[in-house]
Amino acid sequence: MKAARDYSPKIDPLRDHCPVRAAIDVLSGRWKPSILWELKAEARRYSDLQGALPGISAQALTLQLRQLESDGIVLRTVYAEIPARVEYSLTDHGRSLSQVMDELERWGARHLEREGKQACICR
Amino acid sequence: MKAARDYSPKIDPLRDHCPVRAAIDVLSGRWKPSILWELKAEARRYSDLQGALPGISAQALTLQLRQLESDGIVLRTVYAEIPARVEYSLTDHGRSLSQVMDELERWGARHLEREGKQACICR
DNA sequence: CGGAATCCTATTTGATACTG
DNA sequence: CAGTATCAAATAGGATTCCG
Repeated sequence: MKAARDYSPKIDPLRDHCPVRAAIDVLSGRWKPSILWELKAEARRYSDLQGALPGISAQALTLQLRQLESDGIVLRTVYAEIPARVEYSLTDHGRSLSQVMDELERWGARHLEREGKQACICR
Repeated sequence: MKAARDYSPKIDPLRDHCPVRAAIDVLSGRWKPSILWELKAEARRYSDLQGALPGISAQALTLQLRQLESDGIVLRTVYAEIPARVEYSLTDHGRSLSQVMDELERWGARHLEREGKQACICR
């Protein structure tokens, strides 16, 4: 596995000081809200996540998980079994995102409604 | 000026139904949080914004404003004067973002702190 | 003043195939 | 099972120049 810093965001002076952008950057990613949703209740295995996210490729899933890991949001636990088992769970820091996610969901639902689109739960 | 739909996000079935992603997509953009910050208190002219956002190019500013406009967040008002004057302000929908921004700012500040980075107000 | 047009680069995302 | 490697495509963002 590559080093965690290989998945850190690139340098950007604005992001390094703006809390709002810092938060958005953590959540920005094709599958990140869905992954966080899946991990909200309990730890999940790699293959669980792949099954729960129709259309995601192995590479995409790995990348998003590594980025979330590098941001301290998810914890990767490898069990020394054969075949290997790897579980992903939320860290305390990751769980602290739930309020933010709730606000985003509320506002986003209103936004979709304005556009005449049907809002449903992230899956 | 081009049509508003030219600045709409591309098709993505997941975004079209996930409120969280919808909200994030509206706020995702190199300068959007800063622009919203600038417009929070009062309407600003194009050149005001350019001056308030060091490093932004004319094209980038135009693009971000058009996207925010197409999302119903900002209102563009052209005054028939010579030379032309254009003001940008928040719509009601845009003002309704403030709670979300506050949550993002709170969480983002904690996140930056964890990383040993100094948080400051978006500018 | 407030942009638009063009060109270019960087980053993100996806598809496919392969492996300890 | 849980990835990695490689390639290709799409998207975002910036630089420069020009215009009504």
